[in-house]
Amino acid sequence: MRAEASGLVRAVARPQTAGMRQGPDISRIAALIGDPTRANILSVLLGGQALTARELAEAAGVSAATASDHLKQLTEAGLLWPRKQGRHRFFALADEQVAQALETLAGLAATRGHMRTQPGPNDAALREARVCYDHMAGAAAVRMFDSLAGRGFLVVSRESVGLSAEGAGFIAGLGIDTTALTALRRPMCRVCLDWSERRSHLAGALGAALLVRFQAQGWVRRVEDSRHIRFTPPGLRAFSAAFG
Amino acid sequence: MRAEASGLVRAVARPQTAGMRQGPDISRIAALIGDPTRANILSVLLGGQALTARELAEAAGVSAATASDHLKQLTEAGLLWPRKQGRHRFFALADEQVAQALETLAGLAATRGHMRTQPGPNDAALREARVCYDHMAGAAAVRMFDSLAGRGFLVVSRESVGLSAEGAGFIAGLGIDTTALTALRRPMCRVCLDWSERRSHLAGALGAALLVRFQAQGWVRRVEDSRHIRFTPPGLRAFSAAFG
DNA sequence: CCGACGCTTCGGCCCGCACCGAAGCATCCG
DNA sequence: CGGATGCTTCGGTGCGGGCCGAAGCGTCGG
Repeated sequence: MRAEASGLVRAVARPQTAGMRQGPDISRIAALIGDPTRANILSVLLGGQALTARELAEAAGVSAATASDHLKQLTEAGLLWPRKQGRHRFFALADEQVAQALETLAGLAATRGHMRTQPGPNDAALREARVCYDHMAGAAAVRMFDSLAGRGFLVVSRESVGLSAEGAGFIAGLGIDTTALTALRRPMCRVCLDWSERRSHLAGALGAALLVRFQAQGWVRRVEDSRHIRFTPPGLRAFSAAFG
Repeated sequence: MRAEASGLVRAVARPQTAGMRQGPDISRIAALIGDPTRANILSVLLGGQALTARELAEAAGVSAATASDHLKQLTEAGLLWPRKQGRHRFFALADEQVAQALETLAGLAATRGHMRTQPGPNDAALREARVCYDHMAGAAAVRMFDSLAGRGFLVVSRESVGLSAEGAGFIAGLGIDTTALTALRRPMCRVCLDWSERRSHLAGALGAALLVRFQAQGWVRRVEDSRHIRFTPPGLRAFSAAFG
């Protein structure tokens, strides 16, 4: 092969990848989540509760000083929302987007086989029903989503979800004030990717309202210090009847 | 009493928080993405192209040794999909889920502050059509591959590609004896990664037979002392009709 | 067969940062 | 008002890991 042709091939083969100093910086956020202690803190907060610095320190297994340092970093990065109350300081995830990113990473880790522990009975319970920030996740949540979508109550497009008129009526029948939900600043319906089921479940204001309603009616109960959601026997029957 | 670095030991020491230590390990994946060099590599690969280790090293601004180390880690974690071809080794994102996670993180980072972007490709003469070993490469070859795959003539899995029954009929209609190809020792269909397009095109016995057929029918002509392939005007029309 | 090229491995350097104890603020309580 | 409690800040320490040059394979080209 001649020199010219060879050189031309090389020129083609070399992509111009220099000068990439713009765009979202994923490494800063990912590095924050990448520390095991901070990841534990975020995982605990994924349960949706606001916890104090000391509680998070104990949950993560580090000293108060170390936890405080981590919480400062996470807060300054905009991942946490601190609320000072008396001499306590409560921390929660900043918003739903943070929770969604964490769930997405969890899904990615799950399919690559990066698990913290061997799958056991507790893990199976987590897969069935758990809290994802402020709404329900797991197999039951996916069943609910599919049921709502299958009956036309949810209008699912590629990336967005909306509540149909019939859906609004159905939700109202469950005892949820849908007009009040529209008054909130957050979107009514959002999809969240379930890490265990690898399918969509319902998030947003409606997803949160449903979980609150389920708890208020005694359909479900949250397990202490865990993301587990346990169905009561009558609650499971009612849930299955509503979303079977 | 200094706490052990292992999260597992800590979980044992504080059983009250054991419930949190289940599910996927977010921190492993996030820590991988959290390194700026690795994040740059992943961001470049988010463009969809498969790039060599050297190209990724240049893009990330590190030595080949450093890039190789990072690529090894990302590959072992299941985030990248390496393809050995000749003395090159091409890396691409493992699957769509990885891309989705990166996009989610990018979105999170964007709403929190920091920005960055990635560059566009480069244009050259040989991009349209050229010889790759014994088959055709370039944009035209990629169009042909996509056309065959889109009509179900080629059954494409991740690492292998096969000719469907309908595909065999279509190929026979082009004047190629498919039964003779199966008698050859070399595999009928193989995927080859396109230099310029960074996407798959058809190699193997069928890829070679197609190029021979195109030349025999006067659709294309090879340029002397070059890898360039020039379409004749009627040849281009016929090719577009067959694989448009 | 030899040289060029692409990539990986190896050894060593060194910076970053997670971690802690103790001290420093803030807040609530008796 | 002390004294207890919750949280943060401050030095200091140690480890992990990112980085490179050089050497070690494998592949391609002549």
